Amino acid sequence: MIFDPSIEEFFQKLGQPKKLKRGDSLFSMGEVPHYLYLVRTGLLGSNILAESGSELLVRLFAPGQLVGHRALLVDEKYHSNAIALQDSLVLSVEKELAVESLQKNSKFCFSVLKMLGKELAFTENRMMSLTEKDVTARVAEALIYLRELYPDYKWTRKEIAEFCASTAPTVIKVMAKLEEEGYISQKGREFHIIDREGLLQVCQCEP
Amino acid sequence: MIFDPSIEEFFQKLGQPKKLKRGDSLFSMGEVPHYLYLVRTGLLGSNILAESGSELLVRLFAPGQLVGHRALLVDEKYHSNAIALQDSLVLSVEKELAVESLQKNSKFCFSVLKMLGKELAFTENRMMSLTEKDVTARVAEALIYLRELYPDYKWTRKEIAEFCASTAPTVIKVMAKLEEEGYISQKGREFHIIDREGLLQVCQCEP
DNA sequence: CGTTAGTTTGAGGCAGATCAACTTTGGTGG
DNA sequence: CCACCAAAGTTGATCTGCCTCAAACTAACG
Repeated sequence: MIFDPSIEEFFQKLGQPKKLKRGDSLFSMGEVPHYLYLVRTGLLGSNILAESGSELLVRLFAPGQLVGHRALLVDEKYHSNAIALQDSLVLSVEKELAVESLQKNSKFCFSVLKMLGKELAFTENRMMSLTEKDVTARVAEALIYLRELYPDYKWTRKEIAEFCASTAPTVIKVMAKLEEEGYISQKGREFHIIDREGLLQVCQCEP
Repeated sequence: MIFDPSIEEFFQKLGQPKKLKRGDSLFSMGEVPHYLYLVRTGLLGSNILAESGSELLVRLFAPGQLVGHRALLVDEKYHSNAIALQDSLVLSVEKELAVESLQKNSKFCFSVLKMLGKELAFTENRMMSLTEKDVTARVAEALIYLRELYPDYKWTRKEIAEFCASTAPTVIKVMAKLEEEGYISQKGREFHIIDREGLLQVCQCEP
């Protein structure tokens, strides 16, 4: 993820540090937003749970990423939960201060705008993948993305499943197939990407 | 859709009008963005086509909405097509001028930021719906949204299907069921929503 | 080592896609 | 105004990818 100097500077100056332990919640669905956050270290994830009970890992936040900006801008309650997947450090700035700064400081505002643009592009692409591609392609895509987003994190099959809108058993079966075909290797709960190029082919939905 | 005075003013002052006939393309996948657009009248849609051949109606643009801002901000090529679903009028501003204005005019920038935030929220909700809900719920949701977005437009079953990531035959079957249950009425190619409340219930994925 | 959380496997079922044939609609030109 | 035709809608039969469920296994951690 690309760090934006102007956003970093803003939080450096005005942000209050907040430590989160793995599993801690930053905010929950339905709450009213009071802060804008920036991830410093660690990893957060935002998920929505459907009426059916199944969860979807909507977005992941690595260091350098803003959290809570959408709800803050739209002036609505949070529609997803944000939890720490790892021990993390975030900086927080009060909503009023953040909004005020965005309105006054056009350089800062433009930086946030660009970041939001990237997220929208990413989300639209994901929507496309999730709706049009088969599980194999979705899992392959997820493996590459998740591995590269956070190389050291031990992704569980369930998390991978929630990210690609599938289920743990299915992810396991697909990963077994991908291993057999030489794209990845698995030892214990870890997995490694052996043939990134090949996997990318798989993402394009082979016949 | 909410019109933002500051965005309207900007395009009022600097925008070049451009007329589109139904079916005309505003831009296509892979092209380099040169303009920022604002829809004045009519209706545009952006779609992505998968390798499999199936299309997804990613987003719809009614009057007051910006088009092309994402690709412009992210500085990438378009990843979707934008076509006029109806005869439309859009205002265009050159990319450089738009970017410059965003960087200088923080009020304008903040307006665009808010609009982008809304779109991101909308897209995330849609991603959720498309991946977690069954066809019936998705069609019900699509009917409400599409009807309210543009009450006079004669949506085809195929367009509805592309919007809710399904197929025409399935949409037809679901609509027949919804009619039978008294939620909607159909005469010829038109449909009307009779029981909006009931339909909303259906969206929440009844058992 | 015991306990819990995560993983693996196989059997079975079903929602919804696909396909193809048929009908209706509505716009167009003779 | 009617006949025509392309585009859109409709229907039923069939098929399949993936989910579901449940049971057994394995890793990791105190």
